[in-house]
Amino acid sequence: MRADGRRNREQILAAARHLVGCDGAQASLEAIARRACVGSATLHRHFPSRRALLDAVFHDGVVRLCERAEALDGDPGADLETWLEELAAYSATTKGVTDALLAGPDGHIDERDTCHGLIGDAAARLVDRAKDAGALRDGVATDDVLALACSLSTVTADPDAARRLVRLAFGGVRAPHRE
Amino acid sequence: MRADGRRNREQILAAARHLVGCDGAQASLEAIARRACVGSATLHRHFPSRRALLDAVFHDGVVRLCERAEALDGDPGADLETWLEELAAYSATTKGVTDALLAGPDGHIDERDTCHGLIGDAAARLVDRAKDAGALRDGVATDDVLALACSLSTVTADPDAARRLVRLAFGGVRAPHRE
DNA sequence: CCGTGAAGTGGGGTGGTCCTCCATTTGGTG
DNA sequence: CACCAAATGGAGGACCACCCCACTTCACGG
Repeated sequence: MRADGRRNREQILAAARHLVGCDGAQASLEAIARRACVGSATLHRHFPSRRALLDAVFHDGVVRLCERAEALDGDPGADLETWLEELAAYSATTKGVTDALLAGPDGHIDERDTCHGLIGDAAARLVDRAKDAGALRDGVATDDVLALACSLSTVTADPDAARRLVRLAFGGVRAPHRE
Repeated sequence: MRADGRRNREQILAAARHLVGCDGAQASLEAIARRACVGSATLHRHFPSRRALLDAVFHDGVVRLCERAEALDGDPGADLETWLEELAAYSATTKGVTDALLAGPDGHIDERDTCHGLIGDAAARLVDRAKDAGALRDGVATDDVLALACSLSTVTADPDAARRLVRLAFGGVRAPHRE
């Protein structure tokens, strides 16, 4: 890859980080290109779809999140809950990740390395561990807890609120039985 | 209101119902106007914002949902759960309601009569009843359960999956204690 | 040091969107 | 039937995504 190509790619990413931070996932690509001092064609060549750009923008944050998942090794149930809280909080503050996480495959990028894939792998490990420890209700799948955590963050931009809702869903809305 | 005005309004609503059903909440207003055989200005006069149009499109369905809420009078906890399931299932199938439900005030319409307001009132009654019966975990608010049910439906288009997730959140992801 | 070819570029075009103005038509009423 | 306010729709401005293609720039081999 040529030096100028790499430089432009970085400029685009920096601009995208800024504007996606302001406007969320549907920030104007044109505006991102302008801010990066780059023609719109260049943006489209580096990132053939909006999804690809979002994935690149959030890649680092997601990788960090996944590393934290791997570092956890306390009580399996609590670890899963903690991590889901973090995921939800991250999604809530970082306007736009959710779209990258929830988006289906788009043919332009390798699914293996997307935010979706990375998060899925990290979550699967925590869920398996919790399941083996008997900490999860029967029939709960990885996709279920991910769906819960991610969807909650579409509803609020406040990380604390997102954490609260995750705890709520984790413990249950219904009052504990005391028969 | 003049006869042709009312007729056009209905045509726009019919077109919107169809296209929003296909494309979700960000269906093209232009396309809706075309399908209704109406100029785009006419659409904008009848519905000054996308939000107003969505609200009108889903008004009937939401009213029906609210009537069902009022009709319930069995076990307060179960009633709430049932109704939230229905809400989630409705939101999941009817692509786009969620945006109408979650959208903030937009200044163009009276908040009292929006989908958001209607659903909020219906839910408040069920939540209060469940709370009085001690069926809810401490600190659960109406907005919490609404946020749960609505956000879940952004994550799937399958009503059964949405129902399942609501049940999951209601009962809790964590395995019941059996100490 | 420099020529060359390929990698990389960006402006401009196309077709789409939302929304507003305003000259014109149309419905209902006296 | 005449009138006027209500209602209309097309044109137009501002924006957007995406693609094409003539051009520039880099990096490497001689």
